[in-house]
Amino acid sequence: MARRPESGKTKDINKTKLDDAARAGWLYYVAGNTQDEIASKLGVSRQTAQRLVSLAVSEKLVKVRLDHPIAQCMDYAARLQAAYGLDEVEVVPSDPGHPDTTLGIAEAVAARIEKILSASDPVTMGIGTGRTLKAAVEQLSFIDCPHHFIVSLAGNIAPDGSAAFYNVVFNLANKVSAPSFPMPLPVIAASAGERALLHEQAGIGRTLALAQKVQIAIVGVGDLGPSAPLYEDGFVTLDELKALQNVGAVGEILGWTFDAEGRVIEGMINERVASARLPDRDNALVIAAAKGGNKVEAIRAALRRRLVNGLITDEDTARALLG
Amino acid sequence: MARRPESGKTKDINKTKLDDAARAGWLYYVAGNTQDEIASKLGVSRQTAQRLVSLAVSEKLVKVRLDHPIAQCMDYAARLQAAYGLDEVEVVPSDPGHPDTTLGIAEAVAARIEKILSASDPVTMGIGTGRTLKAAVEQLSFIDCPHHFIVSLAGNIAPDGSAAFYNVVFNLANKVSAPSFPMPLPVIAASAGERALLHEQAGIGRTLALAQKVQIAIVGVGDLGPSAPLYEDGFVTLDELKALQNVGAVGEILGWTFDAEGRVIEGMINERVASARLPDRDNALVIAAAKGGNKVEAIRAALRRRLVNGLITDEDTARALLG
DNA sequence: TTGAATATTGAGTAATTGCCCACGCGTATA
DNA sequence: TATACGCGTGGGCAATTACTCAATATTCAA
Repeated sequence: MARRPESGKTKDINKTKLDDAARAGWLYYVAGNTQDEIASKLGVSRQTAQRLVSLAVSEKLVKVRLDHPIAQCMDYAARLQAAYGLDEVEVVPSDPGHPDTTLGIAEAVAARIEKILSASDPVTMGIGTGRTLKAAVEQLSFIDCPHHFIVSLAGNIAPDGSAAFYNVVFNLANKVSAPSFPMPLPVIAASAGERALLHEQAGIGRTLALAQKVQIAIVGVGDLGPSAPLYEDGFVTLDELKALQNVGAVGEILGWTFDAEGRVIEGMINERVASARLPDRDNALVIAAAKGGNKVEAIRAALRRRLVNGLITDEDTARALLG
Repeated sequence: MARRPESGKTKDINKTKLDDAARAGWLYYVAGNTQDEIASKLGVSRQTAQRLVSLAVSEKLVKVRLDHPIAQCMDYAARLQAAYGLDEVEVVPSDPGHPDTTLGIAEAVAARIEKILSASDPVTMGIGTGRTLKAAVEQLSFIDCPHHFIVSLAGNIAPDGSAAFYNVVFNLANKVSAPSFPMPLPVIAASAGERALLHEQAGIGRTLALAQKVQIAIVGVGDLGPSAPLYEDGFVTLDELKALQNVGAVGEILGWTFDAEGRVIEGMINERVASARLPDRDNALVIAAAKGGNKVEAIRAALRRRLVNGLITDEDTARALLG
């Protein structure tokens, strides 16, 4: 059986090259050299130096963080926290017109995760799936924290049987040396019966049990509009999506769909959602990470009913949630 | 009443400005906008946008991190360079638990030598002896550079009369087609008188004279602990080693022993060391190549007194030198 | 209110960077 | 062995960014 060739790039970047890239990136961003200076220090041409710097960026070796309380963001955060009785809110700046749906959120989530994992006392951290969290994990730096536990709260098998593209826990485990518990399940099982069967598996049971003990969880929020992630990724059919919309579902967290009041939809695909239940918000901090106009309704619903008690979003979304 | 002339500038940066700077910095570094785009988004001129970004940097609102082992090395290198006023420092990654005492260093030294020899202007390069340099030369590729001169700074005859195992210049000459000047002497002569006699030989005199003119030298550093290379290789007896230890000698370069302050020991075996003197650090670059816990004290001593003005070492050793 | 000192701004310009393209070296293939 | 292919490289140029300078705005004290 032929392995599918690595998506897209054929170039195998060997270690030496990445080393040089890191070196160039350091000289450029940390030491403030010009690319000409880097070139002479590394003994390469300026163009090559430029490529190395660029490689360091594209390989995500350089991480830029900006920790400054921007008054506007702080204001939104405080008002959101008050309005919805949240335990924790972070609002990052918006870049009007930028197409990236995770820009800023991913960095903030990464910083939050690093903060969680830097605790000296053991923590059990739950994590969902989705584009936002995947992007966040890419921003993470390597952390050694074997005393923590990381548990996936949602299945991560795509409908075609492959590990889903958004297998966040797997990517996380590559960055963080902590015991991690993936959930090798589809997000939505074929039937309620199949879900029961799957959940009885030994490995899954352990993960699910651990999922109920998480102290901090970070989850994405999916909308149920025409380009709902559940639909786009093939977890539900178009008919199922329309049916959900018809009963008033506006969003989902970990696959659990809910209406505009944040009430979890009875029956329908929720009978087949294989994910763990949302951790208890009285004992755990459940942070939703999401932004974007199409998600506003879903986020608002989740906040209203306190499906989550923490939020990381951007200015535009914050404004919409408050308006 | 004159206002105290603020050293630099009297910048009174109010909060709004820092906010804008943070926002500009965010849009620039995180969102990847150009300064033109930032200008239009923030409603200011391009120059102002540039100033805001620059302010965000100078106020350290943006924090750049590099996630790569190399980054740590670069950091150590910069700190060592500052701490000891060195002209050149390279720190290579450590491989914890690896027994090889030259791993990484040898490769780095080889690369440095190749860089020296790739210069188009003629260079006189000095070289010491020892395991580290021997391993480095083994890493060298063949180079044709007849316009350079290579001169041995230390004797390379073993106590038993054979060419010492670490006859670096000999091995170097096999790789590099440049005029080379070995020093067919023991590292330590039998007596001060014998040293004088040996140094009067025509061939030796020429090599010694050339040794004083080297522009770049690479030397090893030996410790004087129980397994001091000078003792293990039979250049000094156990009694002589103990005597050296008793007067506080902690290391040696080219056979010249020195104490923890880097002061060259008076008398004792230094009266019989047949090596060239260390090149003048005001006019030449003298790079020490060494790593390992047992050498830390020796290296630190050499750096303190500026016996060398360049260093190639590894992370662990760098950390120890800084700690 | 005025004047002086200081800060801020925009224009112009130099420096730096990003990117495209053609070349050359090495490797795989017929 | 000859040929094609791919990858990396450096040249050149356009875009972007950094800096200098003079003009303008602002602040503070008399």
